[in-house]
Amino acid sequence: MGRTSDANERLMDAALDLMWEESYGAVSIDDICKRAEVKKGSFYYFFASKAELAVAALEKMWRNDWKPSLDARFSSSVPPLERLTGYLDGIYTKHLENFKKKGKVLGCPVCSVGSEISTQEVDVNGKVREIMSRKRRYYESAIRDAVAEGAIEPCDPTEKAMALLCLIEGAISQARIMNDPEPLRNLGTAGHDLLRMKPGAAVSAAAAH
Amino acid sequence: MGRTSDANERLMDAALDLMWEESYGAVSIDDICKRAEVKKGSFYYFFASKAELAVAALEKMWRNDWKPSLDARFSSSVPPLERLTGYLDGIYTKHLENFKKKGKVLGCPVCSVGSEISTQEVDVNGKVREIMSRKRRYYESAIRDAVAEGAIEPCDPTEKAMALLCLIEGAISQARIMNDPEPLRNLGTAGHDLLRMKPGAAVSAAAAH
DNA sequence: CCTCAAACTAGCTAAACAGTCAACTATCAA
DNA sequence: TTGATAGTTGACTGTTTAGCTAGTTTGAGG
Repeated sequence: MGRTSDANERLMDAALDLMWEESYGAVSIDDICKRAEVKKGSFYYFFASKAELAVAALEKMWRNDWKPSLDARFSSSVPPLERLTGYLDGIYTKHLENFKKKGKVLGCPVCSVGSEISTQEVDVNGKVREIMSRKRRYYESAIRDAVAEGAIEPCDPTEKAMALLCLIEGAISQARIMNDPEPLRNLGTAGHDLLRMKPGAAVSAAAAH
Repeated sequence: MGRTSDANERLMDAALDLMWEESYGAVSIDDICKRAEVKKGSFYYFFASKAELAVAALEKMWRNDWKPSLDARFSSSVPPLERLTGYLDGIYTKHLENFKKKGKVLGCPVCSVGSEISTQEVDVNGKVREIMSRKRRYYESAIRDAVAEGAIEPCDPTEKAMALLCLIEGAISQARIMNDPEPLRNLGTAGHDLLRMKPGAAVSAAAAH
């Protein structure tokens, strides 16, 4: 009953795009409405605030983009080390493509926004933490499996996954700051070292120039 | 001749503090003026814009805080590996102290602001890149010395320094997002792995619980 | 103890901004 | 067909913001 609409979807997409291209604080509700071709009255019909929209937009991105992609990359049918190296190389190629296409490295919207608003927007921060820890769990289980297989030196998978997350997000952040995918090129080898892969273990494609 | 003033210094300090506690975008010129106890007219007497103030504030921080601290930590009188492990452990203890004192992990103002404004404020971005690359050069020369000494496996010091920077800044960023110094606790061991220190090489203090 | 340039101030403007609302409209389901 | 309902709209409020300026105060150097 009543009329239907995808204005809320358009608002989430517009918000995510703008916050990614610029930043959370630099984007006004008016900007988002203009991009989504939605009047401000309608915005407030669907969302109570920019923060609430941001939370919804991040969750939508996780559900529609990140989760499917991670499920594929970290499928248990793939050997654990290949999951990790393939993922690391994928980060570089993805950002390199986007850079060639748009001339810009935009980094990771979750981390950029997360770092920006961490002391201010409690709800957005909560969603950011949630997404980061979901992502970390993929790394963790791959590391656990790799240790069990004896492909990498024994370690605490939780701690290793945290360290790997830091390395990855740090590299993506530097790539954004420098507007250059270069810091991502050697993520494969850096991950190799960090994880203490055993000699003879899979080496990432990007590492071989 | 004419009267003297430290209002510009107060403005730089206030701007850096506020941008660190909150973010670049969340802080208005009025906020900065209030904190610095300076009227807005005076602000525009010294600076043309918030961006110009931010550039000056970042450079001041480098000159007064970071450079002296890095010069001490990375003094050539200290063995190269100790420079690095001491530095990594120092990051954790510093943030842990601040956390106990203020209840907050604020991360690295240069990176947070840098990631936030990278696509918008060209001049601020330039200063951020400059400071990051100065910092990286300290890592690089320590790594180069360590390789020369045979304390770590041979590598390209430039690339390694970049990877180390990514790991460090990534960990600091995660600590800010989580408001928890935990991701920094194992920076020592993670750095150890990343740098492929040779067996028997100095192990950081924090790594030993 | 002047002088004058550096530093400061109050108060203004115009734009951008978040947030509200009553009236309107399309659509579904009965 | 129609009534209930979900969605839309533009016009409005008050606030915050950046940026400016004309005039005032201060203090170092002569």
